[in-house]
Amino acid sequence: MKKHTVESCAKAKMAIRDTLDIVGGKWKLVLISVLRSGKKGFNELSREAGISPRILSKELQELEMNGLVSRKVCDTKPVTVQYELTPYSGTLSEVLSAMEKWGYLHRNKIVQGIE
Amino acid sequence: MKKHTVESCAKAKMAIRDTLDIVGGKWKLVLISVLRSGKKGFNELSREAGISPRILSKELQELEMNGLVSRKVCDTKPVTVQYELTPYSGTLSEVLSAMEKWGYLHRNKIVQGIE
DNA sequence: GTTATCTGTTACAAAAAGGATAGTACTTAC
DNA sequence: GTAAGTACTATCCTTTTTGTAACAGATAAC
Repeated sequence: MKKHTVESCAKAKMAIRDTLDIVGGKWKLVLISVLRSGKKGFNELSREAGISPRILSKELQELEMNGLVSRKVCDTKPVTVQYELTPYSGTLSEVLSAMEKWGYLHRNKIVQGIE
Repeated sequence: MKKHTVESCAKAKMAIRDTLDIVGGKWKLVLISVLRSGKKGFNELSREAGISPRILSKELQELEMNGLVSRKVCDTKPVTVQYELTPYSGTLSEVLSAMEKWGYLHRNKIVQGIE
């Protein structure tokens, strides 16, 4: 277990805010989670994540800007674009798996509370 | 490493959304992080987190509703209230530490990119 | 009684986020 | 040339979130 002093707490606060600045919001982590099953096209992502094109476009730009997702234009019949996780995005895997685990845990807690 | 099939991905997506529903947003995780250094009063929290009373009140209610924070009214001269993390909030420690770690990591990456 | 502290709430405003719908540009298929 | 598929963008609007400022109730100090 870690000690929680006033100073370490201020640092922790800042670090958490930094993280939220990059992957906070409704979609970023969901998109990354979806992309973990492999590279995907724009419409494909839109369908799988259930996100409108406008928002998707904005979110992908931000993710790309922060080096978490790469965008590759393919020279196909109708031009397609492949979005893919970057190696750097792998540094988020602990965050993702912790949140997934907690999501399961909490849902189970809620469900059991109802039954 | 975990496999990422289409089905496991849908589950993961849902779990992450569940988590975001509870601790998403600008303040929840920051408040929990601040409270890790011990129980605190309302104004104290407001100052330390840099959050206005209106928002703080709302956030604390939601955290309490979800069993992450407990509220105890103390019979002091001016009535004071102690907010404290519940044992259940401990289940979030992995999420918190993962996000803290990533915040540090990413900040270092950015800083080095500038220098 | 005025001021101060603590815990909030209320009213108002501003900003950010998100969503719906349609349209652009390009190409292929019919 | 019409439709369909890809990848967006533009416009408009609603909802959510956040912030500011002031105020209220209770108690104590001066």
